[in-house]
This record gives sequence, structure tokens and C-alpha cells, in this order.
Amino acid sequence: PVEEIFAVSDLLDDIIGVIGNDIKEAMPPLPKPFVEITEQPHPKAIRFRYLCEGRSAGSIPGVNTTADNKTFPTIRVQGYRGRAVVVVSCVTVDGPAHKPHPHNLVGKDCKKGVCTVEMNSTTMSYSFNNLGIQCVKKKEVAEALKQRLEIRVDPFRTGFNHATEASSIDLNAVRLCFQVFLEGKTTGRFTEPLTPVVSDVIYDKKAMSDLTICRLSDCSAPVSGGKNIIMLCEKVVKEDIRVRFYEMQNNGLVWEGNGEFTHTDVHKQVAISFRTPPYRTLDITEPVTVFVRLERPSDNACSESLEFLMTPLDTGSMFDPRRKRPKVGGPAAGFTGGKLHGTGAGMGARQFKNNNDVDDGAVAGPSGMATHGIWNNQNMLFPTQMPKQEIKPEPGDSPQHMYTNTLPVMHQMPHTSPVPERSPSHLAPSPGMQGGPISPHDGSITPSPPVYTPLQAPINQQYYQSNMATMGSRHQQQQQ
Amino acid sequence: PVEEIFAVSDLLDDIIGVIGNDIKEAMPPLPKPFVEITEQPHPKAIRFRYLCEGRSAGSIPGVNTTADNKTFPTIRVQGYRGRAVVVVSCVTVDGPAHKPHPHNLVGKDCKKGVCTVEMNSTTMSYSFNNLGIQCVKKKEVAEALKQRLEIRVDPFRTGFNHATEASSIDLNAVRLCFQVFLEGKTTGRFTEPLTPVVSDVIYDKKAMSDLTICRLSDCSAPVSGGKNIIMLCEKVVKEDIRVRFYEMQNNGLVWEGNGEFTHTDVHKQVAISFRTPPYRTLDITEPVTVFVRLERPSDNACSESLEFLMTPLDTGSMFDPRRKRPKVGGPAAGFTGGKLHGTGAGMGARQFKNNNDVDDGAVAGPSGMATHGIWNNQNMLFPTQMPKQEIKPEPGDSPQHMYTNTLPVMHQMPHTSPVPERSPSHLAPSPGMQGGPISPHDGSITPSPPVYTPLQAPINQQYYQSNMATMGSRHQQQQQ
DNA sequence: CTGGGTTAAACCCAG
DNA sequence: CTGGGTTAAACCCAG
Repeated sequence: PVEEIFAVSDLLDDIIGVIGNDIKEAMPPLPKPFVEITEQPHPKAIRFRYLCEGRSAGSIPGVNTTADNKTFPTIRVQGYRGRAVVVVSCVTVDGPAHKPHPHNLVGKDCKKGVCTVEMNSTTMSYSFNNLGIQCVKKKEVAEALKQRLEIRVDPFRTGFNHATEASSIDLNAVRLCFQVFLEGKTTGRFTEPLTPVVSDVIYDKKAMSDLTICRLSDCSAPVSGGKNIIMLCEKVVKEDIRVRFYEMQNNGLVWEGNGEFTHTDVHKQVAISFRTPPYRTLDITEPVTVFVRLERPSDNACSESLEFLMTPLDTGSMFDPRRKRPKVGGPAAGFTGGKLHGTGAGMGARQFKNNNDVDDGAVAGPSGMATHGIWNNQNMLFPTQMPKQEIKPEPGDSPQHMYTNTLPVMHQMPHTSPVPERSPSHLAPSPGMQGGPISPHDGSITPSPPVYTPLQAPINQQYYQSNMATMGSRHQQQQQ
Repeated sequence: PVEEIFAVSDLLDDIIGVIGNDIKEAMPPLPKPFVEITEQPHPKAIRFRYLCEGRSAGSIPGVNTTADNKTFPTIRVQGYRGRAVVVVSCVTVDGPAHKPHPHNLVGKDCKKGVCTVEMNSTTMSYSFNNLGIQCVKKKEVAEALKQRLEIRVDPFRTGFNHATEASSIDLNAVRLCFQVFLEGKTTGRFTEPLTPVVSDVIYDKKAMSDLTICRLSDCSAPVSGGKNIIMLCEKVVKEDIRVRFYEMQNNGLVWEGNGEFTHTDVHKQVAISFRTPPYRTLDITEPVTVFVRLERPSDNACSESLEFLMTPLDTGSMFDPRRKRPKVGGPAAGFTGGKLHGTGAGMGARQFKNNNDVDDGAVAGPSGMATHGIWNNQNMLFPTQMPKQEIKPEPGDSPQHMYTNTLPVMHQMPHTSPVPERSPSHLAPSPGMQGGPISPHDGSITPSPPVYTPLQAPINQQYYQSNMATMGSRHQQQQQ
């Protein structure tokens, strides 16, 4: 059949390279060129900007960016050296057939919402240092997709039927899709498409609010429970939020309880007024350190944990709730605030800001200490690692498309980008699926996301232990 | 000269009535007809609705509306009996030359943003029971005003130059302008305009947020000050808000102090984390009841006041801040919560919700009581009186236009409303200006707003006393 | 200019 | 349908 195709002659000039590859490949098992993402985009570093905001939309940094080492989304072509062009566009989060996403890429090399650059033909790598996301409003989704259709950027050939149902498209998250086209036989014509690859999800920073405790009116309460506390937090959904107290011993959960409140106790989505749960026993003589955190039942997301002191009752107080306990001494006497509940090295340890000096003046609160609020400086919490840990992997993340060439398509440099040669057949993403001659990702250095098990709400000691074994130092991190 | 005008014949048919009035008036000093507002619109009962919200915009109630006696904005014509037509439109707040306001009136008898009805010709009164305000967005201000121009509704003949500077128009507040046209010589032609009158200001309920304390994490603190408290409140501006504590004795201010916080302690505009001020003396043996309220320095607005307990230190605590005071007894022992600081009859007294039963369990807070938060049910606070008390009168409120007829203008029933016969000469609104033959409001029953002196931040005892004498029971109410 | 808080405009849920 | 909370879209301030 190859001979037959060759016989068709001129009409297929542009695709002969592709066919040629097929032939070569049939002979010796040479690796086929493929695209890999060597630096993922940061999942929630930038805000999507509307056109009407009339300003640069910023640049998506790389996931490993730091203050003194800025990185950017980067791709590399493996198994090929020579001229190549990359077309980057936004696609929807859900795969494997990611649809064109109406949001536009804007920046240096962007036109009509897509970015087109020629790669460095020796390093075969490209770092996108000026890629911003300009969001379109719901009413303009159709229009935006129409333009994408016109420039024929539809990496997975899904078509544009979704243009008519704007509400079905998540406008707060996109993936970048990288389509690489290699130079074919004709100089300056980039006729050989590689299988498109998509990045991890990029969320609109504005829309993605983490579960974050900003401040507590008090960080101690008597073991009897029922103490009223106000927590200031980032935006939460009043029907889907929990204030969980828990106690760990030797990495095992030994007690848990929920702050008591109803959805009417959630103030404007950013504050919760709740009562402390009773501790597992009233019979303590020294304060016990437990933890508090916010939890979102729907997806088991949680905030970081803050230390919280359960303080003992004295005998008298059992009979007279108003009687004051004597001064709390012992190990807690030097306590100046909660700290981050985390055992992992490299975690930004969170200390309560010590503003104890003035607080309560000469009359301490019930616990005798640390009854003041504490601001949360989120930047200090997740120095560099946060983003990766916050993103829950999904089936469909970074699908590893097969490099198969069956339907050649012509491509030219300008902003008319061909669709891939056929609807790619996707491998079901499986962590175990590595090696074998058909996978282009053998030996790839693409930092694929670790396979996180989202942290479930702790239920019992076993759970916690095994979970901690899996999650290591991240068990208290938010799962997105 | 009158004869000359008559000689002009047909062209002036429509205005002969007007001229005729002038003649009659020159002989016996008969009262001239005028319009009065017998029920003002409620200043902040409804939300302005956008066209895109695709729904009724509701009906503006009257200021005296209650659950079982609904009222509506009502006008009456004095000094005339017969057919008359009223055109109601929105005008800007600032007078005396109120400009056409781009917002539209919508409802039963509304077309093109204005309401036109014929009055009851025997009661000479009309109650507007279906008047909603449909707001236009900033971008459509010009368009909306163009339409108003087309239907020639410009009660004070200000013209429409403001249409080009949308930002100069306050879109969160309007006044209703009532233009009455009496039937002239020709049946069914309403050719005789009366001087237009404007209502009090109507604010968009959405935009108008009162200073309101929703909850306190604690409503007591030691006299030494410095106790950290979180207050949940309605939206505030972080640079323009104060948490003021003060103490009254015999209607005199004997102490005041501010909660200590910076603008970074204001959380998302709806919560304030502050430290209590030190009381005027540490030398007390029983808790002292003081008040807390929110204050807005820019306009001296304030929330209602909540009771707050300053609790004594015991001697020991002077030397050891952690030492616990003994149980607080005496008069405060039965205290279950703050209550509204108000002496006025008819004020909804505000009691703290008593959720003391569980709070703090066996270990009470420093005050030994009432350390829990309290929700504010605003509806209970101002049963019926709120609105009037909250609106600060402005020069230009309900201007009393002279009824002078010099330049007759033709008017016909349809939605083409003539401008008044000339730019009305306004009396400087002066409370003392009553009586005398030129004021149409002699003996008027129009409930004009009381002349409030906005409450200044209390500064000394004298101020407070004199102020309270003036303000009566309203001294703790918010001034808008 | 940027990051990011706030207002204005839409949308939409619960009674 | 309504009242009114919430999201999406604009706007704009401070560093």
C-alpha cells in the first residue's frame, strides 16, 4: 500500500515525510519524535484577565518557579532535531478529547488567542515566558470559539459543538495544548504534526480559593467544649465546610470532633462562628495540644492545621461553670501560640504570631495564654511547593498520546494550524504503563504529577497512619 | 398685555387657562394649586434591578409602610379639583436643579422609564403602588438619557449634558419627580403644569449597607484593655471605620476609647479583629457596662450600640497577667448579654441572644459571662422607624418651588411631558420659612423630614448632652 | 505597569 | 414570582 500512496505523487508531496517515517519505523524500531512538557505551568499563579481590563494578562510561571529562579512552561521535542513550530492554545480540562477552550492566550507571540513560535532547532526546547490567559465572558464564548474555528486550532478534532452551550464550559480552568509541527521536505513548511500534549490544569487564581484559616478569636478552649470562637477564613461555601478538631499521637489519630455551627453561623462566606467540641475526656490536668483545620466534605479538601489547646477544668468548675481555674502552669506555660501541624521536612512551619504581650492585659483568658487571633500569611505557608501539592490529579492529566501517523495533514507556518492526523487514540493513563516500544514517554523526564491519594477526612487511627505513610509530609496539605 | 396675548388667538389656545389663572390671581389672593407628597417613598426598601435581571423590579413602598399596613408613595394636589395627569420620573439627588436620572421607572403605568397616570379627580390624590426602579448600567447611561430626551421629560429643564459623563451620576440613588398637569380649557388636554416636586432620596438597597454589628466573639473585657476580639459586621470600608467604646452616665459621656486595629485587621470588609481599649480606671470592683458601636468617621454614621462589660482586675493580676480573677459576682452575675443602648420609646430594644447555657462550658471567660458571639437580626432592630431616621436631610430635599406662571407651555396626555413653564426659582430650604402668601406649603401635611443634626462622634459630656436633647431617642441611630 | 481588592452587573437559589 | 446571596465582569488602588 505504501507504493500506491507514493504513486499518487504530487498531491501528497507535503506528507511524504510522514509516510517516510512510517516506513522507516517499520524497519528498525527507531524512537519516534514526541513532545514532552519539561516544566508544567503553575496551576494557580495568575488571574485570568478580561479583555476589558485592558492590560497585560501577566505570564504564566512554571510550577517550579521561585523568587530567584523564575521558570516558565517549557516543552521539548524528543527524537528529532531540526526546525519545528509550536502552536499553543487553551483546551478544556476534561480529556482525553480536550476541546478548544474559548479563553485566549495573549502575549508576545500570540495572535488570535493562540501562541505560535519556532523552537530552537538545536536544543529542541522552548520556554514560554510570556503567555497570559485572557478570559472571555460567558456571552462571548461562542464568538471566541468561532475565531478558533477560523484559524483551525482544534488539537483533538473535537469540533466546536460546545460553542453553543457556554455554560458547559468551565471558564475558571484551562489546560495548555502544545502542538508541534516539524519541518517537512520543503524548507519553511512545517508539515509534520506531532501528537499534541496538554499541560496540567491551570486555574484562575481569582476563582480558586484555598481553604485557609486567617485568624481565630481564640486558640484554646476548655475540654468541656461549647466555647464560642470566631474564625476568619478565605471564602468558603457555608453548606460545605467543617471545622475539624483532632489529636494525633505517634502519627495516629486519637481523637476528633467538629466545631458546632450551622450555615447561618457562616458570615458572608469568610467567617465562621462555632462552638468547640468537647474533648474526649474531661480528665486532664495539663493542657493538651490538638489541631484545628477547615475541611470541605465535598472533595475532602482541607486547610493546613493549627495548634489548639484543650485546657483542663478544675474540680470546682465542674460544679460552678463560672469559677475560674487557677493559673495554668507546666509545659504549656511557655506556650506562645499554635504552630503548623506538619512533620515533613521542607514544609514552611507555621508559628502563631506572638502578640501575647498585650493580649488580655493582666487578665488572661481561660487557657491562660494565646487567646488572641492570629493572621495567616499564606505566602509563608507554601514557600515553593504548594502548587503541585494542591492539584489533584485527574484521569486525563497529561495523556500520553500514541504517535501514530495515518492521515497526513498539511501544515504551514502561519496561524493556520492543522489538526492532528487523526483523532488520537489515548492510552488509559496508568502509572504502571511505562516501557514497551509503543510509548513515546519511555525514559521521559517529564515531571508527571505524583499519584496523590486525596486525603480523606480522618476517620480512625489506621486511616491516618496509612495515609500519612503514603502522603508523607503532605498529609496536612490541601487537596484540590 | 393680556389683551395682546389673547389676540394671538388659536396658537395659544392651550395656554389660556394658565393666563386666565394669572388674571384671576391678580384680583383675589386665591391659593394656587400645588403638589404635595403625602407619603414619601421608602429610602432603602428595594433593590434597583437591572434590565438583564429580567424580572419585576418590585414596588417602592411608602416610608411609613408596615407589615399590616402597606403604604406607597403618594401625592396630592392642593387648591384644585378636576382632571389631572401625573408624570413620574427619576431625577438626580442633587438639587435644586435635579437632572433627569438615567434609571427607569418600571411597573404598571410605566413606559419608556416614566410613569404616567391620571389622578382621581375628586380626591386629587394618587398612590403609586407599582413603581419599580430599573437601573441602567454605566455603559448605558447615555442611551437611557437619550430616550428621556426623546420623550421630553426634563422636569427642571437642566438639559442632558450630563449624559456624556456617566461617572458623574450617582447610580445608587435617585429621587422621584412628580410633574402634575391639570386639564386646561380643552377636555382631555392637560396643558397646565404645576411646579414639579421631588421626593426624598431613594437609595439602592443593595448599595446602601448600614453600619451593623452582627456578632462579637466576646462582649466583655478586662479594664486593662488589650483583649483581642473579633467583630463580624456588614460591609465596612477598612480605612473609614472605627470601633468605639463609650460609657454614659445620666445621659452624659463619661468615657470613650477606640478598639485598636489597623486596616489589615479588617477581614474582607466584613470582620474586624481589634483589641479593647483600656478603661478610664483600673480601679473598679464590679463590672461596668459600657457600649460599643461602629462609627464611620467620614460621615459620622454609626451602628446601634451594644452593651459591653468592662471587668475588674483583681489585685493579684496586677502582678501576674496570667493569674485568674475570682468569679465575678454581684450585679453582673445575672447578666446574659448586652442590650441596645437606646432610651427612645418605640425603639426595638436589642437583647443579646442568650446562648450562655453552653458557652465556655465549665470555664467561663474572663468576665465570667456572655463571652459568646451574638447575631444581629437587623429586622428586629428597626421595626418601622428605621428609614426616616437613617436618612440625613440635604439642602434641596423636597424643595418648595414657587408656583409662578409666566411662560405657558402646551401639554398633551401622551408620554411627551412638557417642561415646567420656566426654570423654577427655588426657595432656599429653611425650616423657619413657613407662612406668607408665597409658600404653597402653608399648612401642608407633607411629612417633611425632621431637621436632624448629624450625630458627631461624642467628644465630651456637653456635646453628648446637648446632642441628646436635640436628637431625642435617636442619638444612637445611624446617620446616613 | 502589576497584584489583587472592590464595585457593578448578572445570575440564581430558597421560600 | 420575590428577596437577597453569590458569581462573573469591570474597575481601580497601592506598591
